[in-house]
Amino acid sequence: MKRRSTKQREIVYDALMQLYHPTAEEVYEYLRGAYPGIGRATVFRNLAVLAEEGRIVKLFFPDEVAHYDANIDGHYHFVCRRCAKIIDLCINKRVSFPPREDFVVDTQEVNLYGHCRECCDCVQS
Amino acid sequence: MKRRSTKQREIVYDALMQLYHPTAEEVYEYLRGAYPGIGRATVFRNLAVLAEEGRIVKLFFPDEVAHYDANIDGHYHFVCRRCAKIIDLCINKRVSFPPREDFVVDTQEVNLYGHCRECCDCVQS
DNA sequence: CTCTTATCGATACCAAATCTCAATAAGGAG
DNA sequence: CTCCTTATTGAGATTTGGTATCGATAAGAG
Repeated sequence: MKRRSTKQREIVYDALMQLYHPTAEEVYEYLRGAYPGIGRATVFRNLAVLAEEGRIVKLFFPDEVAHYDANIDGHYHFVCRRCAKIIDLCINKRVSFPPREDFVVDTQEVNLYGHCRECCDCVQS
Repeated sequence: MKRRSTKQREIVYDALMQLYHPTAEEVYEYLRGAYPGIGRATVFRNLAVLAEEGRIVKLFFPDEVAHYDANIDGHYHFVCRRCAKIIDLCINKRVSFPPREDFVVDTQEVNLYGHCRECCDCVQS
């Protein structure tokens, strides 16, 4: 199934560049201002497509809602347990890590994604 | 509000020790076998309580469903994008990291949790 | 034992995300 | 350019993980 380039897809991508770790719902609300005709499903669908293509990143935090990030450079995230604020942590610059000035960390979480042996063997991709 | 020790809470905790990164629903299904009277909400509530108490850990991955882990020692997770399998990565033992024998990693994700400056200032905890 | 109230179980409810489907439009072929 | 295939869209229904409500139950302090 060959992918087509659509106006809606680029609109969604552009919106993501203007917002800071928004949820799909936030992207939808943001876009409804400039493009009242856009559909909810379209926003959700295109965020999924963009993430699949690697143009954006889908993030998961304890608030049970997916967030999206147009910044695909490797970087870490800090999440405040109380106000749910998400802060980017640049790992390229030499900052103290964790940078205790801005927040206090109680837990760290490291997840790796990829393909396990069984799935590598049966799917060549 | 002082917490009470209940049979159901310990049953939920014991179930978690028998299962590998289960979802709340899986814990519920597992327990219904041995305890047909147990309620769905009770399982969800107790998983939340146990996580809040730090006896278990709540995990978030791209499948949009919360998983729970009775292993609270610091360890990382690998998640297969295709079959959604979750594999524990022990960081205490000296394994090659990432251990390419078992899977191929395409993305790493690091999240820190805690309290931001504003929330530290207004809540003393 | 008595009393307070945290917890329980059933069920209603909520919200994020997906699915359905007829209408639209991207983009290759001619 | 026009024609044709079909990926994509938008509206709305549906699914589903999780939470709120509420009367009944039971933990545990006195």
